[in-house]
Amino acid sequence: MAVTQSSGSQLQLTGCPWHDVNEMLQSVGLRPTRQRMALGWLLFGKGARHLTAEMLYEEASQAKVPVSLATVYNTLNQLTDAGLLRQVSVDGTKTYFDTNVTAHQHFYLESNHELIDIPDSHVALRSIPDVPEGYEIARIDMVVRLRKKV
Amino acid sequence: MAVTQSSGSQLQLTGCPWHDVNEMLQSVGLRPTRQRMALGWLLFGKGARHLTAEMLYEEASQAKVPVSLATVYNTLNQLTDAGLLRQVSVDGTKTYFDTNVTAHQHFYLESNHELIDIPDSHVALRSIPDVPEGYEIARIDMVVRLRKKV
DNA sequence: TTACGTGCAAATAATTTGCAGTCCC
DNA sequence: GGGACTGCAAATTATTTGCACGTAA
Repeated sequence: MAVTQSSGSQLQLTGCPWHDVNEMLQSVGLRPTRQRMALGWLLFGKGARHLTAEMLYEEASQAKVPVSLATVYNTLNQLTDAGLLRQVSVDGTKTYFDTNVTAHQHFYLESNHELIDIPDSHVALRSIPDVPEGYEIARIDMVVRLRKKV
Repeated sequence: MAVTQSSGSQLQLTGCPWHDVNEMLQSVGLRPTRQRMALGWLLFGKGARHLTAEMLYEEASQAKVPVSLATVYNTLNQLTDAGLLRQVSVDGTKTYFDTNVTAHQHFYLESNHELIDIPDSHVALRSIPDVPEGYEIARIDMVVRLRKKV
């Protein structure tokens, strides 16, 4: 839903993961519960990431964080609604969540189902398409599908 | 899978729907059964279309064509594998099938979940992104998400 | 005839939801 | 203390599959 820039990304980050995630949650009106803190840590603690709910659940389990898959889904959706995450759908089945909410596009490696950010400058359009009467562009999603060269 | 141009689109079309669909099926090695003929007719009989399995099933039912939803799915997948259809995933849930298999991009009307072709020429990229070593571009999927202007 | 196709119902897969118990403010 | 949050299991939704029967070549 949220297309505007995340308010979360306008917070000052201190570099302290605990503090940052706490702020981030507060800023969008979510209580900093144990599982949300842990998930936030995993999500935002190490740079831009592309994760499915299943992957994050897996990570949390390995990190000994007690959290249910349902809560992972709920949390990801809440963060997405709050504009802290962006959903990327690439092949109909799995839904990826991207911690980078700024305008950017993706490579998709068909061989191993991996998403990679495309360096920014490279993907400007030559011309803006004519938008039908009464509509405006909410967002442009572009996925460059890559396959292994033979 | 199939990224190359459909062999089906290289057939000479006679304008006779029955003949054309028949040819199309034969050309990819599918038996022209009653339900495949009917579905092909619905799909290709009236220009470029964007349909979900459910929508096509609905149309078939209304056209009094006896066909099961499973067969609709199977047929759509077979035609996609054969390169006669292209899959477009736009919001993670529903999968659309596009009868236009040439390179082109889409508008997506968020308000009513409708897909529309973007007129060709408008969406060239200013520069090709640097593709990672060992990979090549299989396809570029672009969806321009539109919302109603306020 | 015989392999391919079809319908149905059951199986999956991904995700959401209802509800009783738990935790933050 | 009370509403927000969590976990679990059951419910949904979209799609696939197994298998007995039907049909095109």
